[in-house]
Amino acid sequence: MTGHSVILLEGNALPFNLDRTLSCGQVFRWEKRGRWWCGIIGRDVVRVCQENNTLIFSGTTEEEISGYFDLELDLEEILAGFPDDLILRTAIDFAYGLRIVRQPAWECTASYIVATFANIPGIRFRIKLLCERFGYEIESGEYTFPSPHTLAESPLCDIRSCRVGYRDRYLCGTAQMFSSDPGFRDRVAALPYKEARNELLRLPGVGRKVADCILLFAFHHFQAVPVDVWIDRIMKSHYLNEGEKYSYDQIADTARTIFGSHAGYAQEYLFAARDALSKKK
DNA sequence: CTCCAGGCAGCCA
DNA sequence: TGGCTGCATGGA
Repeated sequence: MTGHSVILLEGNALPFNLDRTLSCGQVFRWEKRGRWWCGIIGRDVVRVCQENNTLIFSGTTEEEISGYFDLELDLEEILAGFPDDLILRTAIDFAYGLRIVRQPAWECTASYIVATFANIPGIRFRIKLLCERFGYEIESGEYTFPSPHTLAESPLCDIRSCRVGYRDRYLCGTAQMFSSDPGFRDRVAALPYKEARNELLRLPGVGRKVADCILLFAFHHFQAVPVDVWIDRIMKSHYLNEGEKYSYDQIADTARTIFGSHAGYAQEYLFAARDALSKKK
């Protein structure tokens, strides 16, 4: 065993809650084994655990941990800047310290293409199969996320063998876009929200919701508000007229109007607390 | 067995 | 632009 390193959480790194951050459904590959979270950042097999205001980790550098979990971000200021409404306050209390991690753009894009029209356990299952089938085995049982090139060159039937169903051609098509245009990621990263969104919408399998997930989780455009069935339900029942019809943009715009320029962060807290907030029967 | 899920593309008006 | 529909699949 190589040694472990320690990060003392202080200043902007507070608040931080590792459990809430990794279990809220924004990432699909992390696994909790005992008190350790095990995951892969790039080509590093990383293990992390939190003891109060101490983060203990192995397999990578403090810089990578800090960057991945966005520990420089002044989260306290963002949370304090939200309006004082009961619903959002309930969600923040529930998931206090949840941070939106900096996902690699390609992994995030491919993951959320797989995530459409599926539930989280099913998404994790399929992504695991994809990594085992197309990733590179760094250690025993630990695989990298498949490269765009690998998926772009793979027959659809091989991709489908990972149980992704009709999404096979979306995965392959978007992989071809990333693979054939290495500058795509950096160009999108340099664009403002609307323009970046329009670029992402050109990718097969990427619609409004998936684009907003990529913009929020990979590019940290905090005005992006992904509206899935849960957010749709929560916004209608608590902030709009339940039973009425609203478009995707109406829901997202309502969230931006109420929660402000960091509405995407508010969205993620509402999503994390969806069980308590969505009164489904 | 039935219903549901971090939606999308393709179609039609 | 907006509304409708089919869709692969595993989980609950």
